[in-house]
Amino acid sequence: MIEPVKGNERSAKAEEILDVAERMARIGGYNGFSFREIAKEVGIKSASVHYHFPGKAELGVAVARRYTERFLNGLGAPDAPGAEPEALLKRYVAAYRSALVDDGLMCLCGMLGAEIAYLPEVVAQEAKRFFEANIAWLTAVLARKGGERDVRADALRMISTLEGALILARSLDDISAFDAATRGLVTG
Amino acid sequence: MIEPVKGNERSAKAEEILDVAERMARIGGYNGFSFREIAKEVGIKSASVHYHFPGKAELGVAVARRYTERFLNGLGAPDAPGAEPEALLKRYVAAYRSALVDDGLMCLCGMLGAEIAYLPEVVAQEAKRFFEANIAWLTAVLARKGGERDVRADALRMISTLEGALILARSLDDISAFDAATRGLVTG
DNA sequence: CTCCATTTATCTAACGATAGGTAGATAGTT
DNA sequence: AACTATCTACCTATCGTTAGATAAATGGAG
Repeated sequence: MIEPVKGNERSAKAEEILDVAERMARIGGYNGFSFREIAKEVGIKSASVHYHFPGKAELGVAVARRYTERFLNGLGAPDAPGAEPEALLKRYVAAYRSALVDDGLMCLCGMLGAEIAYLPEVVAQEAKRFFEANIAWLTAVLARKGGERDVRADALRMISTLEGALILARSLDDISAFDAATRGLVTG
Repeated sequence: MIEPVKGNERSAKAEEILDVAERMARIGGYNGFSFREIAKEVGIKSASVHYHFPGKAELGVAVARRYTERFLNGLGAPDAPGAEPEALLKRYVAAYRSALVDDGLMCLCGMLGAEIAYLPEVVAQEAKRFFEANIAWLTAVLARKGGERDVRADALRMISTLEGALILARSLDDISAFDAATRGLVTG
């Protein structure tokens, strides 16, 4: 095979599995994906999915970790010298909007967060880590803006509003509800 | 039997079933409750649950409808003459906080809203109706406050922030995160 | 008031489908 | 020879759902 060797990478098939599992989880939550359905979609048998990810909890953890990593990478460093704090915050809001408009899906960790009390602990921890990383990124950006605001409270409010706006807009089947709910989040 | 005749009421057993189903759904979503688990908890067999609610979708609809009705009743009329708009808004925030602190549970329709694309259509419609009713109530209250604000946008922002704050606080296992995220929602 | 039909609420028992998971065989690659 | 990635074939558990029996309560008719 012509597999370019690159450190501790995952195989192409494993990434495919994560792709499918992520999409299913962002529609139906932790019970919304199954080994059999994933297997059918990637063209292997369910037993072979267990080869790549031994159990459902491990698969859930892998999906959440990759999601968080990708999300943070998309944001960039909160103290990037070239980027204005306000531009970074706008990018943050746009990331959520992209989940809704481009993907047509919930935020994975918003979904997992809703059913947090139902999840295997290792998976719940990953959802928690997503939010903690988001808080850290936002507080770093907000701190650069200065002022005497409570940056942690502002960060929590932003995340809450964005996650809730995804739920609301999808429930109402109205993208403009997301925009209305999040209007003024950055500049206000 | 000494059943007090009272119009189109549900039987005590049916209410018990709804109680259990609601709690389970507020933990694990639509897949978080099953006829067998409900039956076990109320002390009957799963086939008997089907006597009260023919199918899972109908049970889901009944749970959501009762939840919405109870929620709105707890708020009172948005144009109640004795109640100040700001007091009503504070009551609205307190209703969400009570779900978190008193019940230790998600908002049922926030949960269903997250997995809206996964639900039977009749159930999805009930989740949508919950949010529409919330928007109507909030816009009515906000309109009384006057000013030249976009009351619908304000209503959407409030609901989004509250639903998201539930998810966030539960994920972080930190009630104070709810308070921080929702601080200034009313007076701000 | 008694008899009988109906309704109410439950049960047992099963159906087919799907869930997560495992053991062991099989090729192909290294 | 060992490793990688897949397979077949199966396990137990649970899912929503249904058929049909049962017992108790209810409500008119004679």
